[in-house]
Amino acid sequence: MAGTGDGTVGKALVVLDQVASFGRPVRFSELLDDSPFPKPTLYRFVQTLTNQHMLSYDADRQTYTPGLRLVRLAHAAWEQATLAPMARPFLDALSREVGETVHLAQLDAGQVLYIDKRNAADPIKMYSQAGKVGPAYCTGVGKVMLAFLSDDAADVIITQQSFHKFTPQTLTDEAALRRELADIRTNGYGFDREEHEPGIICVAMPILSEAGRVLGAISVTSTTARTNLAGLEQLVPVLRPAAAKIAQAAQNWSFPDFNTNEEARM
Amino acid sequence: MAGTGDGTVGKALVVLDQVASFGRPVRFSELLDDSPFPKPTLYRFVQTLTNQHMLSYDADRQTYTPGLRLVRLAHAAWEQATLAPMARPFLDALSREVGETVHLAQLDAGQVLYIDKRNAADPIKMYSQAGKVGPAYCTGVGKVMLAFLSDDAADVIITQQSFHKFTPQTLTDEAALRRELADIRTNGYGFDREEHEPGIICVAMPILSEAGRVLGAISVTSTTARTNLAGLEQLVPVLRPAAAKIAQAAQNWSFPDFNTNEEARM
DNA sequence: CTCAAAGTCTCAATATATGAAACTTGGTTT
DNA sequence: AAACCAAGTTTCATATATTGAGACTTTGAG
Repeated sequence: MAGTGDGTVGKALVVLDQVASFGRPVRFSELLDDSPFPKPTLYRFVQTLTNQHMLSYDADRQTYTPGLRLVRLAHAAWEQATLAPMARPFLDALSREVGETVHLAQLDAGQVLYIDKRNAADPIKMYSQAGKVGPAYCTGVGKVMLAFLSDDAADVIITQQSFHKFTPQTLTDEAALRRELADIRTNGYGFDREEHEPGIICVAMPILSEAGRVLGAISVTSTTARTNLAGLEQLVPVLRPAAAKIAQAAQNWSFPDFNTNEEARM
Repeated sequence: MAGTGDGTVGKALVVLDQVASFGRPVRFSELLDDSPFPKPTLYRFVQTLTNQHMLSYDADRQTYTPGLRLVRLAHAAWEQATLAPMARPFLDALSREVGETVHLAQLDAGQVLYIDKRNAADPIKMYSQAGKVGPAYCTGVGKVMLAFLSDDAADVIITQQSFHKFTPQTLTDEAALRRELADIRTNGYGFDREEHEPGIICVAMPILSEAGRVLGAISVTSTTARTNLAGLEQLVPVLRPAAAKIAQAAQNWSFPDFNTNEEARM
């Protein structure tokens, strides 16, 4: 329950999230229909956020979208609080070497947050970009990060998962996921076996600090038309040192040790 | 003005901006030294923002950076509230055709906000450059957008400019800028004559709606080592239709489906 | 023209934010 | 070790901003 409970600011951010989650310009009344706040309260929040450029308002259509100030702020976040700046040269090299789509991801609030990406020369028709979020339980990078978290940190996140069945291969219960995570811990890497999108497979490698803490993950993605799991597994000797180098770069830059802390405070 | 005055939410956002502006992990006391807020107030803001993942806190170093939630939210903003999604194919084509660095920018709060970019070498790099802000009075895209704003909108922004002299060519007073803007209005496009960075020149074209409203701008950037202003001017016949097509795509972005009741379908 | 829906404003009650001061913690000096 | 200092954290009475029922205004449909 990260949303409410943090006073006025927390409530305003609930509204921001709500607008962002629509994925399209949204009217005031649409927000109101599904808002925990009464009309005038929601109205003032939306006004304040618009004043502050956290939302932008299209007067012609009377619709709201997330605002440009977020793009400005996110640039700072991306450069200061993610692995992207230090991972960049290694992602470039990895992309060149394997010639497939490469992802860099981190965990945020129990979800996979894609931080950076390199497209294959022949790009897969697949929707992912920096800033995009995905489920942790059915993506390669997600499972690999979960597998190497501390037990209690993993527990918190696992219970948050929806276990929605995206494809016939999606793991749809906690027990199956935990078995998979144990396998990943044994191997040191993991796969996405068309669990999120049909025809899309990947091999993923965690980025671990010296102390063994999960910093993020990288993955190489392809299609069943182009290769198979065995083919991807052959890339492990390329992925492993790339992940190690990113971890080392993070260490040298004194990357903040990630607080996958106990959100279950109060 | 825009900062404070919007209640608790506005004040919290001042703190967020402050952290982002540091450009590096920052300690509580550093924030306090330059904060309008007394210690406990600032402390609570920082706590709240951290709870909300708008800031992230490194417990070891006791430092704050902008949080990952911003990256998530900015993705939504980038896709819904900027020209980037509809400009993408045209930027790709432009980049291929001219073989130089291409920028897409919009105005935000009197500043140039870079929305997307194409390098000659590797294509899509999301927030590496997107999200960066620049001055309006001494960049090609900035001047071109100012030139086609309504008089009073331009006035507001012009008075906000710092007129800092980045290079010997920088326009350092309002009168010189206004003369330049008049020229740009006449020509329909503008240049950056090493006004922001020595050796860097560009040609920029506004993206105007049918009604003549400024939506954004595109530019092609190069160096004095590689070409000159006359060389860049030859690209105008390529830039103009690109800007026009982006404007048209933006126009078509109207969702004609929304106003009709969806209940009627079921 | 009439009516309903959407959007905006008002104001007293109330919850919330505020910040001076006191306290705790961690590290440095004597 | 003890004393000191700076950074960070907590408390609590007070002031202030938030809240939301309701009323008002605008918009657009029929």
